[in-house]
Amino acid sequence: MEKRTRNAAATRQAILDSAATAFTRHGYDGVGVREIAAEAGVTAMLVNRYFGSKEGLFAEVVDTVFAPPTMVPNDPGSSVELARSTAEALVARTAPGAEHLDPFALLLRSAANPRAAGIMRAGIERHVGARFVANLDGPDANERAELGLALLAGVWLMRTVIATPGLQNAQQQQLAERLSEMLAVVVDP
Amino acid sequence: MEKRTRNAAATRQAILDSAATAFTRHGYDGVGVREIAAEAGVTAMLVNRYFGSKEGLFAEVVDTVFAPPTMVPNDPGSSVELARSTAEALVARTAPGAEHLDPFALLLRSAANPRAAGIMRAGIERHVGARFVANLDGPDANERAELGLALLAGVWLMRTVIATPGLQNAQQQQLAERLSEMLAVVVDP
DNA sequence: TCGGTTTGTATACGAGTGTATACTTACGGC
DNA sequence: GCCGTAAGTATACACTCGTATACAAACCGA
Repeated sequence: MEKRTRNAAATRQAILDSAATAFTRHGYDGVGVREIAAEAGVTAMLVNRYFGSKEGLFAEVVDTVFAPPTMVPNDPGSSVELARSTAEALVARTAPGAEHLDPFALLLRSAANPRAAGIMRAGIERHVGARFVANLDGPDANERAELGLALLAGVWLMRTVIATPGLQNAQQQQLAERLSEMLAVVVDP
Repeated sequence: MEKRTRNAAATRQAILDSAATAFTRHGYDGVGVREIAAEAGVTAMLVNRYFGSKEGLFAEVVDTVFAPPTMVPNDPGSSVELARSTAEALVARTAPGAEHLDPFALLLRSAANPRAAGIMRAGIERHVGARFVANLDGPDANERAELGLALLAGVWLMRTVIATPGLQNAQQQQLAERLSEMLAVVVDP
């Protein structure tokens, strides 16, 4: 229990950080505001003061989690390279022992709650869709981008949340290779 | 409120049916035992009498939902045909207005709860994995099967739960075609 | 130094959770 | 017809949840 100096901006950020990790790890319904607040070193009611409600806090978390370029490499180069590097990044980040602080985790673990799902749909549309599409040429870029995203989300689900043995024990390099082959179908038209 | 005749087997089944739809629609944490029991026309405590606990009930639901051959066609014929028919079936069943009573729904909407996820992992291993693998030739059948399953699950997530606009508005036939192309990578080695 | 505004806390409320205990009621074999 | 057993209900307990209300204290300009 540090002697917290009064600082609205810092406190707000602390709550936001705590919420991001908590929501990502346990899903929208999996954490309470008391838990989030305690991790930030404050009381539950400050959450409501700064974010209006739990839903308001979640919306802001979605914005911050989906905004950064975590899922799409910054300079993909060729489209084949885009598929390859994306596949490798995903495989590496979903390795058995790794800590998963991903947009995917937030997506999958909060999808059960309809209101949370709605908030996330808006966030995905705003951030990820546009970013991914920007790297694709050819017709139906939007549809193809989301198809690729769907593949990544599904693999994420199987490897980390469900921890299905086949994908869990697969050779990483071989898995990445096959994954990039599948991605190539939509990335390289 | 029908005058329910005393019948243990029928009541048990009614609870199981009610639970299957409820868990599928709202996820493990999204429904209470009172709700499930009411839909079956009984009291919450009968759930515990027949299934021990909410978790026990969920485990049995997982078994019944994942067991039938809903995701893999019965007689796939050639492997190309397997990819094509699987893709078309998924696309059709995830069409915007359709009612989604799928293993995928159960999977995704209950994945947030770690205990529920554990129960489902066991169910998937027992039922789906084996079934899907049986239709695949070549090396790494297990890994490839789960990779295909991951793609299906991801598309399911994007099209139904999140209702992402790109996949929501896509031409069904074109979408199925692209999906089966991606599936072919793992189905046809 | 004073006083108002901002930052934070304490307490409590009402609703909802899973389930344990104790009770009532209907059925089927004698 | 009787009665033990099985089927189902009622009540209550011990939580947890999100949040509204009321209060205390630190900061800062005057």
